[in-house]
Amino acid sequence: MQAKSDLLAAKRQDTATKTKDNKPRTGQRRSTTRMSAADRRAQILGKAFEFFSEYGLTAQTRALADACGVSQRLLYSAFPNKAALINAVYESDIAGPFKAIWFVQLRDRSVPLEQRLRQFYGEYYDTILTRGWLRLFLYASLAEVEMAPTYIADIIRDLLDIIVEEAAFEAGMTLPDSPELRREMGWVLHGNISHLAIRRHIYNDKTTLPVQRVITMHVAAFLAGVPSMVASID
Amino acid sequence: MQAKSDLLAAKRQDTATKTKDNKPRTGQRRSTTRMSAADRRAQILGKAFEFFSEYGLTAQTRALADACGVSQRLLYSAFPNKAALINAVYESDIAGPFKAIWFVQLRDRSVPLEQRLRQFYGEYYDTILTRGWLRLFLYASLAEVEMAPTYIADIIRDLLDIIVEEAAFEAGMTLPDSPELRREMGWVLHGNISHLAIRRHIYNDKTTLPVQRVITMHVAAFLAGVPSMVASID
DNA sequence: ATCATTTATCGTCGATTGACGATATAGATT
DNA sequence: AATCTATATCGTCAATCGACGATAAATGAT
Repeated sequence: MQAKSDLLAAKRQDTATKTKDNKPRTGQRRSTTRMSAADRRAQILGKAFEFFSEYGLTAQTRALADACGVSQRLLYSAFPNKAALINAVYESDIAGPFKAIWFVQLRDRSVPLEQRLRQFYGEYYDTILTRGWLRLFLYASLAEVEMAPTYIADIIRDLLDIIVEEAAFEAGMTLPDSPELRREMGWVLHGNISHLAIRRHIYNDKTTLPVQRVITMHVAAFLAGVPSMVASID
Repeated sequence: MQAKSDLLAAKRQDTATKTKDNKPRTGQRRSTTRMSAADRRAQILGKAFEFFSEYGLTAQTRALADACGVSQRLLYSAFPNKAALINAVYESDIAGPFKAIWFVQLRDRSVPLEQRLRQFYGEYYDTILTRGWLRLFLYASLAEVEMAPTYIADIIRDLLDIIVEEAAFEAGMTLPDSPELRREMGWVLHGNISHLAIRRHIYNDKTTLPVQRVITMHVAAFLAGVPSMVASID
């Protein structure tokens, strides 16, 4: 029951800004590659995602700068402040990677639904529900940075609606009128896959079962459960 | 996409340790109630749970001391350091509240399984999966304080085994030999209830559906899905 | 080559951090 | 009421924080 280094961290490794006898040295500068403003911004953004997802949104800008191999001051040439940097990370790395084509594929009734769902969640798990994505998402949610409500409202809402509609069609069932209730049914599958990812990546579950096999089981359980769900509602 | 105050926080409200002209005042002490060492320790422990679950494990000891109404120095009379305090919180507030009687009730075959599961998860959701519990659990997991693996290995493991065994008995099915596979089946229900709590408490989902109703749906879906899960495994 | 412009670092500021030595005082015991 | 001791607070330290003004140097245009 102890953190790996201290308690969280992301402390600097004390790079050579000081000499051995701990006196600041004068005049001597680190040699650096010069990049265009846009390139540097992109590089920092990429590192920032890895960095904040690993150490949390409270991690220090100095340590991020070290990870980028640039001075801390330079971060403030690319972004006005720390909060703006974090917002940029959300846009590009949280909401960004979701593929619109998934919506189309999920609705393609020429393919059996079970296969569509297995395919989708296999890709979703590998592409979106990565360790880094989840960590950043959770750090932000805990900090009450409104990442999760936005993501859910913008993207997951539509996803749930599609899944439930397809499942009801396949089962030949009539869905409840309430959109909330319908989406809650969709969460039976989506929530389980999400929680699987949380277990593996965040809780550090050591289960060796291949993910695709587990996903297959979840999809089967969901599809078999749809009629009972509808019945349990009344 | 912005935190409520700053980025996380738990900053001090600047209590009156300094006079208006910002000079430290001398000789004057805050009036306090004196408590026995054990009582004070217990009081700090209680506040520390609320406090760290709200602001994270990186929140400051000064702010915690303010919340307790004592000086920051006093925390270090009750606990040797911050990490020891956090460990004490885990023991008393994360692992502590799980009730051993739940295991007994879950195995009571004189009650229909569906009812046992609804009953158990209703109580589990209200007692364990609270906002505070979840927040602390997640903060700790993200900080790689080994809270989740310990909790899962010590408690949830047994819970999953019981649930799956009871479900298989009710369905008259033979379970797979692999313990990992059996537990993964149990996660289909347990993970969904856990994720429901994460959605409501952490992601701040505004769905108004009563929790007990949703739990009922999850239990129904799980029980209906058991045969398909077993079938999907081969 | 000279110079202008952009890209970079240095060095520092004021506010916080966890930790703890020095010291005051409430409350029990006598 | 004098004394003692456990229970408090004060005040400070060294290390970090986010932020930014001052300044150096790499690059491209002429």
